[in-house]
Order: sequence, then structure tokens, then C-alpha cells
Amino acid sequence: MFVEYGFHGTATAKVAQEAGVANGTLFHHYKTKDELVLAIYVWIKDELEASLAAITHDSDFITPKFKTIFTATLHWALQNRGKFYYLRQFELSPHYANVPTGDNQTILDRLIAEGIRRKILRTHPAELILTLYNNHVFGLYQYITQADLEPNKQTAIISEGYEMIWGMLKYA
Amino acid sequence: MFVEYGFHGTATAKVAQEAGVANGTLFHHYKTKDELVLAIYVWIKDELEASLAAITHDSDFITPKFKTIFTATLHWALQNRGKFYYLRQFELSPHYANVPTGDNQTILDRLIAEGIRRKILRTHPAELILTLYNNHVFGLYQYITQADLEPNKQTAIISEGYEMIWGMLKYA
Amino acid sequence: MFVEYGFHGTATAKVAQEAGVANGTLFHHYKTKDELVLAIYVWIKDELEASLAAITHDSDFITPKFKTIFTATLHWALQNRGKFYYLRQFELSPHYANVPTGDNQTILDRLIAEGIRRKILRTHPAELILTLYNNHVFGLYQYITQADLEPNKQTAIISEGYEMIWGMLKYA
Amino acid sequence: MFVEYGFHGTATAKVAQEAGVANGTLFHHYKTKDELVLAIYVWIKDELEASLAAITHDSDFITPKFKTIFTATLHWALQNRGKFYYLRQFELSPHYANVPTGDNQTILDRLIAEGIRRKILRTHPAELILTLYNNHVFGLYQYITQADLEPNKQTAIISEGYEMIWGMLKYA
DNA sequence: GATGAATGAGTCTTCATTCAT
DNA sequence: TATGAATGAAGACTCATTCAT
Repeated sequence: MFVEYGFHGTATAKVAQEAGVANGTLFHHYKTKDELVLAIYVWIKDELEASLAAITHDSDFITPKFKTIFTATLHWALQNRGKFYYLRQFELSPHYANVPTGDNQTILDRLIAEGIRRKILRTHPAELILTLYNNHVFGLYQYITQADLEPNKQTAIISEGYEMIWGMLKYA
Repeated sequence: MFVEYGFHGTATAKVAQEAGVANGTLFHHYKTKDELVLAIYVWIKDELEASLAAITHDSDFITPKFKTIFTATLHWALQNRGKFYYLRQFELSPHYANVPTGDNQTILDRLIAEGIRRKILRTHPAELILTLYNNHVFGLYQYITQADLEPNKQTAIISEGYEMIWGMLKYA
Repeated sequence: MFVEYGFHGTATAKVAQEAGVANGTLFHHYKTKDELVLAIYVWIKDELEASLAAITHDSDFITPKFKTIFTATLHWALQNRGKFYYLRQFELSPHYANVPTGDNQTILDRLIAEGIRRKILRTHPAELILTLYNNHVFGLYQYITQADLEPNKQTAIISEGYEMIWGMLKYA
Repeated sequence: MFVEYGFHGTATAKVAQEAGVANGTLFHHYKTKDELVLAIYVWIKDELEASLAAITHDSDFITPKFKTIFTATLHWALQNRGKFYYLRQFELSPHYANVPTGDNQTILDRLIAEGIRRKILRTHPAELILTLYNNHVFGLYQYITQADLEPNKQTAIISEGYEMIWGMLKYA
């Protein structure tokens, strides 16, 4: 519902109703609407992270790992459209400021940092690389979603998308 | 205010107050809040378009024109942060569906279409190219904004950003 | 309603309904419930003050003025029971802390201060005299109200109440 | 908590938490919040009564007993401010109507009744004497509390307070 | 055209109370 | 006897919109 109507546009009463619980029950578990919105974010984020963790190993070589993660992220996004969109929506909203700044790094964070250090990726600030990566992934997701492509077309585009970003980010 | 607090988060009463007019006056000029939000979008969009039109000519060669537009867009975005952010915010929101689908093409739309036709840009659907382009621009804007770079650093990053996207989108 | 059900016990919606206006109208005039509660207090307080001002003059002798004010206050209280009770209720509640501390003194404040200075009243701190006075007045009000006396009985009791407090507060 | 935030302003959940028991446990012992509020009142009232009973005897002479009780009540009030304030707060609230009207008389009730009968106190209705007495005591408590006096100053004021009320209530 | 008081549906949140475990 | 999750009615407050002046 948050994806469909936005955070402000979704009433807690409707959420509770949809969840099949009473209004007050929601607030028994989440003290405020903001807390709920944040909890959902963390939950989705962890789910995506877990799904990436399941197919990579710390010992993997960086280059293929990069491809694996990119591809897997997009496939996950397309199979979990609402969830993926939620992440974007949340990160672009003021809610993002509420995320407790633990220093727990993502697989992707670590991969990029290592790629830069070993001169496999361009020697830009990790933050820049990450931002461009995320926007590229989201751009691809947006296109595929809106064009409503068939599955094999989707895979082809993701493949091309990978080539593009790799050409863009790999070390000279 | 819409940028700072979001569309839902900004009350029309506050907008009117900030504008120095009475509550009802707002609704005298814009029948609904949605109409106001849309009008602001169109206004900003036109302003950006005009600023790009002022520095390009139909007769320009495609390759340099592409660079000019990319660079000018980013500089405009950094000098009009609120306005640029408004565009993104609007386009990612349900409000975007309210934009009347005239077939008036942007300079960028036409440039991309022509670039593809003449095999200067990759022969992907124009829609894909455009989406990736927009996300790349926004990614750069996001990074520069958050990193709070000095002006000459900004220019350097924009330049690099251009090289990256050109490498990504140019034909073969 | 505040007197009957208490501040917390009275819903703003009920107040609006009783007033014959819409719910939102209340909040158009008073930003919060607290503000309304305070405004009513100030209004009643001013009304009582005005009614006392109408029957006294700065030039009056202190002793008869004291009697006049005491008696008038009690008669006013009995003719405006809700209003008088409201004052007490408010002053004993946490709301009292919200009263802006202007240094505008009451007729009674000035009278007591002058009475002490001229050694017509006991030379106690004015604050003590005032507190005892107010509690005595309220005690009398409480008794008369609960005993539900006839008008002439009321006057008799007020008269006795005056003798009591005068004996208690007058200078040796 | 009831003193600090008022009856309505204090949530049963908070009371339970503060008491270190679960939410439901409270309602296991007191069927409703009102019942709890009343129980606390009775408990405090009994405590004060017991403390007065401990220092008086039925056989005491009325005049000194009156002084003893007055003085002891005020000292108790100052050492048990929350409890004493609770009594007032309760008695001025609609909760007071819930007190079961047993005819169990207070030491003070009996003392006043006897004082009037024996013409040691003014021959007013006992109810009037009692009300004025209670308000005087509370007035003194209010003043001492707000003025934040040192202990020996407190004792002096209580002494003076006693002289005042005795002068006011004693026969002729 | 401009105003701003009035509206009332809608929002988030609180809270006394219940009840299965 | 103790628990605490669940409840849902109620509360204070917001806000886009209307309309008489």
C-alpha cells in the first residue's frame, strides 16, 4: 500500500485493516507510523541482502562477483517489484534520515571498496561509484517495468545493462 | 516547501502564507492542490528547457550537442537544486500520471531519437537510452549534492560523468 | 462542560457541537485545546475583575473596600457558579503554568499589598494573605453551594464569613 | 503519577510499568481504573487518619486536641506532599462521588461535632466549620509548598496559621 | 479578483479493558 | 495469579476546499 499510495497517502487504519488486525494492534507493535515504515525498509533490505549473500562468497573474484550481484539484484527486483520500489521510495524520502547509522556494510559496499582498492574499478570515491550503480540499476528496472517486456527480453536487457555499467565503472 | 516536506507534507495554507496571499486566493488561481503541483512542474520543466534551448541550435552536430546539454543540465541542476529535485520528485510520484500527454518533444528527446537513427548512439529503444541518461544525471546530482563539493571539483566530476555516460551510450 | 466533566473529560468535538460550529472551526480560532482552556480562564477572570472594578474606586478606604470586594466576589461566585468553579479548577490544574506572567495586578492584589504596607492587614507576606483569602472564599462558596441555602441565608453566611476572615487577617 | 499528570493524564499502562507488573495484572487486582483511584484515596485517607489517631486520645480536652490535630495534619501534609495533594485532587474531582457513604466519622468530624455541642467552637453547622477548616489547611499547605520555606519557618507559619483559624472558629 | 472564516472528513495515536495462555 | 497481545472506540488536530463578503 505504501508503494501504491505513498507513505503519506496510506492511512494506518487501512494498513491494519489489510493486515486483518485492529487499529490499535498496529501501534502495539510499532509505536509510530514512521517506525513501521522504517521496519519494513529494514526487513526488505535484509531480504535482498540475504538473497545476494546466498549466491556469493567472500572468496569470489571481484569481476564475476560484480556481474553476479548486478544480475541477481535486477532479477530479484523484477520478481519483487513492490519491495524493490519500496527501497527506492524510502531512500529518496525524508524517512531515510531515520535509519540508524550502524556501520554495517552491504556486500555491495564491500565489493566496491575492494574493487577500487585493487584497481579493478575506477579510482573514484566509493560513494560516487555506488550512487551511479544504484541509479543505473534503478533506471534499468524502470525501463523494463514500464516497457513490460517478456522474460527473455528482460534477461537480454539486463545483460546489456551489465555491459554498459561495467564499461563505465571498470578501471581504464 | 514541496521539496522540503513533500507534496502531502505541505499544506496549502502554508503555501499561501509563504506566498503572502490569503488561503482562498490560492484556490482562486489553481482549482486544486494537484493543479498547483502540476503547474509548478510544468513551469520548472519549461524553465530548464528554455535554458537548454538558449545554448543549442537545431543545426548543431549531435556529439557536441549531447555534451553541451548534459553539462548544462547538471550545472543548471546545481544552481537550481530545489527546482531540479522537484522534477525528480514529481516524476516518481503518482502526480506524474496527470501530465497531459501532448507529443511535444524535449530537445533531449529529439536529440536522442536522431542520435539513434544516425547510429551515433547505441541502437536501443529511445526510451531506454533516455531512462538511463536521466538516472545517470540524477545520480551525479545526488553525489555532488551530498558530498558538498567545491565548484571546481563539481566541474571536474561533471566532466568525468560525461565521459562515463558517453562511453556507455555511444554507438559501438 | 469543562466544569462538569473536567478538562480531560471534555472532548473538543463535544464543545464544538455544543457551540453549534464544526469541529475544525474550533481549531480555526484556538490552535489547541489548551489555548481554548486558557482563553476561557482569562475571559472569566477579566469578567470578575471588571465586575469588581465597577463597584470600587482607587480612593476608597481600605477597610470598607475589603469588605465590598469580599462580599461582591461571593455574590458573583454564587450567580456565576460555573465560572467561579472554572477559575478554581484551572488554578489548581497544570494549565495554570501556561498563564503568561504579566505583572498586571488584580484589584485584590493591590488592596492586600496596600493593606499590609499601611498596617491595616497583618504583616505577613502578601502571598500568604492572598492564598488564605482565596481558600476562605472558596470554602464559603463550597459550603453554600453544597448546602443549597436560600438567598437570605446565603447573605447571612457571607456576612459571617466576612467577619471571620476579617478577624483573621486584620492587623492585631 | 496521578498527582503529577492528573487522573486522566495517567495511563494505566504506565502505572503498571512503574509498579513493575504487567498490564493485565493491574486489572486483576482492580477491576477498573476508577476502582484503583478510589482505593488509593481510601488508603491515603486511612494512613492520615491512623497517624492522627496515634497522637490523640478520646479523652483529650478539645482545645488542645484541636491544636494537635491541626498541627499534625500540616506536618504530615508537608512530609507526604504527594499524598496530601492526592486527597485534595480527589475530593475536588467527580471521583469523590464514588466514595461509599459509610457513616464512619473521622477524628476531626467527631472533634468538630463535639466542639460545637459544647460551645467551644462557634455554633455553625459542622459542615461549614469543616469546610472552612479544610480550606484553611490547604491554603497553608499551598503557601508553604510554593514559597519553599525552610523547616523552622514552616513550623512558625503553621503556628501562626493555627492562631488564625482558632481565632476564627472558637466560640465567641 | 481577493479574502479568510467555516467546514467535516480524515489522520495518527492513546488507552482502558479483555482474555487466552 | 500473572501475563501481555489484542482490541476498537475515542481523542486532538489537520487540511483541501468552499463561499459569502
